[in-house]
Amino acid sequence: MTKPDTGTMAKIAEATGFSISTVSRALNRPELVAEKTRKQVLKVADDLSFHPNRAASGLRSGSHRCLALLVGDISQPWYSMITKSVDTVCAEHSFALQLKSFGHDRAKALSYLARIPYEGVDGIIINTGDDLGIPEIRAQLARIVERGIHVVTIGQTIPDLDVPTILYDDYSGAEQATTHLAEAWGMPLAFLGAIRGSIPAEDRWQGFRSVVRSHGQTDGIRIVTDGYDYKAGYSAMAAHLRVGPWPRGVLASNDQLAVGAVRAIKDLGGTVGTDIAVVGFGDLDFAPYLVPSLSSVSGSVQEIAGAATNRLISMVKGEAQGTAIPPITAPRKLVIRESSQPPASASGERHPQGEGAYP
Amino acid sequence: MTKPDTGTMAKIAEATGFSISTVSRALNRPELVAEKTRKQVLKVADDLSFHPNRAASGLRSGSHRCLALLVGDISQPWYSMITKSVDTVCAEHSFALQLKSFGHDRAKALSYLARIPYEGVDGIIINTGDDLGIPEIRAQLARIVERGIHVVTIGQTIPDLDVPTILYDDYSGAEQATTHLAEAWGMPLAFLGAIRGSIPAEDRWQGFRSVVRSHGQTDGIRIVTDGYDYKAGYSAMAAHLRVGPWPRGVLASNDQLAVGAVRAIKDLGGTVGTDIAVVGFGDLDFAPYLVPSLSSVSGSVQEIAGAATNRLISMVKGEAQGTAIPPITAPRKLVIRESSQPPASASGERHPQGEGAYP
DNA sequence: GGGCCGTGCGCAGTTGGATTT
DNA sequence: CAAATCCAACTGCGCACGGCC
Repeated sequence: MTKPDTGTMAKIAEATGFSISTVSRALNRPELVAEKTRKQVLKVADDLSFHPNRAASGLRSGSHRCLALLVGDISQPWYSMITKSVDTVCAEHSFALQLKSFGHDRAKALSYLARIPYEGVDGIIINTGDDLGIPEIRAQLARIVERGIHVVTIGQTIPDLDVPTILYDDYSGAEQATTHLAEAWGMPLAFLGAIRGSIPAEDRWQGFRSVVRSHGQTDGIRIVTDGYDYKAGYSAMAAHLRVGPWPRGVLASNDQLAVGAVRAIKDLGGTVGTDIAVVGFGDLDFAPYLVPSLSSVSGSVQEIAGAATNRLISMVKGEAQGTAIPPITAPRKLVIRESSQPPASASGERHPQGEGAYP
Repeated sequence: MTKPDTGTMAKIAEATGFSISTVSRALNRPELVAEKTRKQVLKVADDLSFHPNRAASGLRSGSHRCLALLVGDISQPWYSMITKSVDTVCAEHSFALQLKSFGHDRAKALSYLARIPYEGVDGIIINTGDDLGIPEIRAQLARIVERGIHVVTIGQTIPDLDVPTILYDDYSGAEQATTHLAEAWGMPLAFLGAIRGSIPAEDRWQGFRSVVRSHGQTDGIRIVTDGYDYKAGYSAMAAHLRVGPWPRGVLASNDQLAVGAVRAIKDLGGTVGTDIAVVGFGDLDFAPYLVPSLSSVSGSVQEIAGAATNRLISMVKGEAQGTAIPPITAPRKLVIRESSQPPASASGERHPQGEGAYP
């Protein structure tokens, strides 16, 4: 119950003696109002610490100055970093931000999407590894776009739906990491990632595989995890090490999996950075501080979150259309740290300390 | 621009032949409408996949079924976990959630709070370590409460403002951890935490100090960090180790600081778990998987986030008042892992593996 | 007769009281 | 009279129109 006298335009009108509509114009379209009245209105508005009621103004104008962000799981570091950047840009443009985290649960995602048209939201940013191409999701998204709500995706395009997208060049990132592992550590190499269904993980796998193939092996080992977190990395890696051939190096499709893998290797008698290498993806804040510090494929979160948010806001404001925009692709760059430091015997043309080491 | 024909009540009215108000009542207050008409309305509503427009319904009724969550920094694991739980509970009650992350920037927090009354939000959950007791914040909060917007805080009470609060028993948690360190590792002990201004950190420091004092030392070492992240923990710990006396054990006021400290100790020639112990606070997901696995003071995030959110929602619905409620306090429990495993020489009554170890 | 301002309606619902059966 | 329904006012704001000097 947002109770009383919330400093409305009516109050300003009463206080100044002007009509409500004049107050409205003074605030929104200053050029239509006499300089003098405008100043007067602005002063009273300030005294009453007036801000327009979003619900009311949105009802009439259609724009609520509010975006929604749909993420796979806000508790995962990657999504929380994206969220921070999105929130920052929103605040700069005085847009509010609604958060919807669906915990990689398709039903929950669908339920969120179904409600979007009635939530008073001008646009939505979608960021998840889960496949958005399945028919139910596509249908909901189409409905949303049709209702005039703008959509931007981060990390994957949506087939048959013309929506701006910001991508990482994960294929190249995986290539860099795999080349590094192949040259410094040799074969065989393993890829640790979630089951099919994660789009970026699939790109990373493809990049990994292409390099492994070019080094003679057919495919490389694919270790399938049941999820994206530390535990999943630990379990899958440990299970593999108990029965399968030990790889010389492991490329994990995110840093949490990498951390779990490092621990599993240690528990089963291996030493990461000495007899086996591990490289993660994402280069989370903790990577330089782990023991051993974690090599990882980095990429600017701010860059892609900022690009997505700015794009969406300009679409909402009508400054840009969403039609036929080629996806923006942000670069990935390998950061080598202790967990994959080339062993003394191998090629030694690299600096011993990769950039991004602790200060 | 939420464009066209968004399945409105008017459409349902037209389709069924009833008036708009009857449709409204059929949806919101079924007991006032004939069973038959209700079913008819519900059916058409379903066919049109109707959901009420939040902005419009909130305008008149005052309740927008939307909460706001204000957190210190969404990119920190603790806050992102809280956010996930809050989001989950909101979804269960079909409340929307607005996120405001102020990056521990007081000005940004104030700006967010100033806008709250106009954002179409029924209530707000505040969770931050930053001090909410300063006059500017208090004034804004008072204004918010006065406007009929409900407030719940997590982690600290607000002086002179009667607002429900959910707390952790951090004092006890720090006592448990410090007792463990004192008994198994001996003196001196150090506390690693941010400068004064963080309320929970202050509680933890007090709990730490009381135990250290009871063990004869005056106060224990306080190592002050410049922030809450890995880097801050690393820098402060390294700086201290270079000049100060080496403690036998370190209690960090969160897990990120602990991770940074562990790395700093290693870089300066120490071995955590052998000649120095480290205990963190929060028991983040990664704690069992680190090398060494990290001892930490745990606490259920779901419990406190759920309690806060449910409480706020019941207040919004008018089912509960916010007056004179004693703070709910959730327990803290120490989980001992490798980073503070008692050295072989010391007391050996504990199981070698603390609970919460990897599976 | 062109800046400046007020009137009235609409947005999509909610709600109290009047009206019907 | 009670149950079921409808009318009209109302929420805060934006915009098209028209009136006034």
